Amino acid sequence: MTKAGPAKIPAVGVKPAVPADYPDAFGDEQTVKRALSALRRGPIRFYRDNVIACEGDSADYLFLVVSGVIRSCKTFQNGTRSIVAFYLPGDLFGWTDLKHSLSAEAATDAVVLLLKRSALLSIASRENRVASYLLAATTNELQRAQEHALLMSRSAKCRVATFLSDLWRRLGDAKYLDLPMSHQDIADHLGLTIETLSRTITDMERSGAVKRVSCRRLLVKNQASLALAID
Amino acid sequence: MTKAGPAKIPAVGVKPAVPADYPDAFGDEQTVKRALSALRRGPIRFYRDNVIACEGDSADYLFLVVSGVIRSCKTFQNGTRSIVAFYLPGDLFGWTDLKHSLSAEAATDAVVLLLKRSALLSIASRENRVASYLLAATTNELQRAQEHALLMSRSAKCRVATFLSDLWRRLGDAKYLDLPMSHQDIADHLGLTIETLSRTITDMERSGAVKRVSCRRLLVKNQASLALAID
DNA sequence: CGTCATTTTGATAGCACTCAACGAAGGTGG
DNA sequence: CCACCTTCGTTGAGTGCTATCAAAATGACG
Repeated sequence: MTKAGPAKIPAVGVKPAVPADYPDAFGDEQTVKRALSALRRGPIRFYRDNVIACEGDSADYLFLVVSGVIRSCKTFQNGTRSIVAFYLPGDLFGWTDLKHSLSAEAATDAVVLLLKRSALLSIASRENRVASYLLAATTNELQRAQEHALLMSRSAKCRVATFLSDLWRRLGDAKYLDLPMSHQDIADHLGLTIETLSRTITDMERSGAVKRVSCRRLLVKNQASLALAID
Repeated sequence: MTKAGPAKIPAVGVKPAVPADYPDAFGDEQTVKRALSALRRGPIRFYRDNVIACEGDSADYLFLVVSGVIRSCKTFQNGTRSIVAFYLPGDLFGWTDLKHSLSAEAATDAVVLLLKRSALLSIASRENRVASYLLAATTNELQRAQEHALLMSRSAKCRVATFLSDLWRRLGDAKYLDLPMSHQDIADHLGLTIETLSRTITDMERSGAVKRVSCRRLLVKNQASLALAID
């Protein structure tokens, strides 16, 4: 169904999933890298829309995104889908008790490293740095989840502006903001319809905050007016 | 301003903040208890609406709720307030990097134990059980936050039904569901107005799912129809 | 019993959803 | 290379859910 891109596997680069200024995860990240590489499985390539982990699966592995974008989502009985988070290269995710409460799917063609949970926890029990790193990573994701929950009770304009702004930063403040995922995915992440998302972007374009270069590429013309829509 | 209840301090009971079936936090909880009691400060009594920690404060302490209900919230520039979570007795909260990103306030008169973060992490680095417990606690809270984010993109009816159902369970499935916090707090937690909250409960009463015994006390008449509103 | 905070109910408005159609982009096959 | 098709995104018209504004009812407390 989905067409594949070139199938070359990029080198595994472990970007820290926590802010560099975090005190405990700090110091010898090499230790963590070595520990991780001892128990990794993969890298595994997934094509767009492939399911990486299914809601209800036992959570034997954690996932480290190497390239592409992964969405963590849930589909309800009535067919509605919500995307809780997008994970970008360097992000570690899959924290849960026993079973995954959410599905993980490739939002773009992607490469993912699987890390055996039990082995990781076992290493963590011997290596303080690993334990600190894991705690910092979960804390970091907790904070993201809380901020996202906060976002969901705000206006469509604020949600879109915040999302675009965050994504732009996460992608490294490039000249253009290239959206790696579909509008449908973004809408499902923000609890909006694609129509509302599209209209909101149109409004932002009219107000001069951004400009559509193409469908998936935005030019952030005025970061201030983007930020203005936030809060 | 707020009237105080009787000022007796209950005995410190550490109820596990994670499901009992979690494999790693398991085993010797006594170890954790002893470790915690070695670095605790308090218990401290707060009256309703007292601020326990302020957004932006350095996160030197974690908090363990002994009694009462704590709300973790953020107030926006326009005066809107959102409550990310309520913490009940036994809950451990305050996970964040460096600074609190949310305020913690007493939603009712409450007693809280303060645990020095650095000391706790230091103990965790020597005691695997403590480290596992902390990781399990954050993972557990992460899952709650994600579920709450999911909830926020659903209808008012679903949000209220889910909240009442969850709270009922968390409070121990008593005969009556006594709401410990104000409707305003609940509304701010669910991203609704108090009017919509009230109307939604009225609808649920009309459909026979619950009955108002008094303002703050509900009788869950039909758990099935409550659950029906969910999803 | 009066005052104040809180909750409930009513009327109206607005934002986001739904349904529908059009337009753009990319892939496929003739 | 072009016609066709399919998917995705954009725009428009109308509806519905939830917010807002206003006021009455309930309850707590002195």
